[in-house]
Amino acid sequence: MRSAVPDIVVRRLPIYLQTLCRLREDGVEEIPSHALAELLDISAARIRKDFSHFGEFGQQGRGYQVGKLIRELQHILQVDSIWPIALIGVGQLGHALANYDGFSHNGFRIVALFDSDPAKIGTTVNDIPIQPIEQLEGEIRRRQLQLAILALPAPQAEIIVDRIVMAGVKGILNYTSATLHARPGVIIEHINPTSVLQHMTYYIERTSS
Amino acid sequence: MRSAVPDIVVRRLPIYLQTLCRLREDGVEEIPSHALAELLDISAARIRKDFSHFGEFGQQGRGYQVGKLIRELQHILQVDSIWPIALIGVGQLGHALANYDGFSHNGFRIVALFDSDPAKIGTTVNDIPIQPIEQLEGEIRRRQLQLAILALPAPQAEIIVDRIVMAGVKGILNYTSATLHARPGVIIEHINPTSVLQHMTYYIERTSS
DNA sequence: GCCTGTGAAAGGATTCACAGCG
DNA sequence: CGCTGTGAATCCTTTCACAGGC
Repeated sequence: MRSAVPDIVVRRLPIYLQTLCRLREDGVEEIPSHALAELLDISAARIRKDFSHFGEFGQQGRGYQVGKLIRELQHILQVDSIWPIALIGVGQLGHALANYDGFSHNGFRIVALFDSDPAKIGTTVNDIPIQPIEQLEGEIRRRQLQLAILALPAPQAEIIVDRIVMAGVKGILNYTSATLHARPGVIIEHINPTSVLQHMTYYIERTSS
Repeated sequence: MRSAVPDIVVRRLPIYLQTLCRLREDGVEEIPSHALAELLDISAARIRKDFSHFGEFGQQGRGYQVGKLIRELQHILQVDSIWPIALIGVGQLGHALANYDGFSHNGFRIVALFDSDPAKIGTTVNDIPIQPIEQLEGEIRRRQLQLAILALPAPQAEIIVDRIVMAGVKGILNYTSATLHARPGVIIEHINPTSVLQHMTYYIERTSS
């Protein structure tokens, strides 16, 4: 990664941010590191050290102001304005993602849908029209989309990555089972329920069946 | 975690396993650590050291036999037979998961669906009937289900965790936005697209809105 | 020769523990 | 007094580099 801040720290920031947003909704205005630590099952020192990479956000004797810390984290993560996203592949998972309302309050909005099935073209999901896959590059360029979510069949994934990276996409969230290889300057992340389940079963003592 | 093997190593095993399965499908029978390393963008030494926690699976001068290594990893991860899973919450995401065919070849099968919406009870998804949430504990006990996937509204998640843990569930895959707190002997993992996207945007240079 | 498995070395991350501030 | 921010110490992970086997 291209920063002085360790990537493992950056990966924790979204957790902090989302937890703080929930606290704010509950009316919490101030919180010390040890209380946040307990909520998240990690150590208070880690939280303080994580934040210290970016500045001094707390106040001695009191803790952190929730609202201020949220704004700092949103700024650091660059989610203080909305990122428009292209969603490629509108099957069942794509439908669920297009309708997911967790994006909108966290800095993202799916603004364009693409699918290769002619029967779907022109229909809408969550008021967003599904466009033919042929229009992918044109639309990404026109709207300057930098993020894309892949929810299409795995065999098509690598080719689509080539196309969208050419068109300017810099971050790709991969829901397919394909292992995509990195391109310089492009971040690819994989969401894979099988891996998570297989990690869990390592620790579970089988009782039967 | 309760083992001598570092958890970070365990987390990589599913990636190795799934990659090896793909290689086997492509007809690859043998692979040296450096080739696997290149596919996965990690170092060959790490792969060898990871495997070395569990035994000696390779052969000098040749590498690893793909089929043998797959069986070893399946055994280590306990996915050499099928884990039945309860899926709780059959909205759009739940539908997508119930129909997802990536589970079946990797050690898992969703065998029971639950929802609190009376209109859905009795209908089936992928030939699995949706049952009322009241039957949750009974069905988990009867079928001795040890894994559950949560795909329901976040506010209900914590209560459901209590109930399914009481009924014997040992591993929970949490698709809700709720931060669930740990119970002794129960593994809870969170899949959260917002966190992944927010991690990506940290690294992307914004060119425009 | 090629490749694994592994001690030893290097590099990171987390925790400790406390100075210093409100 | 309570809490942050942080150097120092500890702990953990990765890489190096090579002995030994095929």
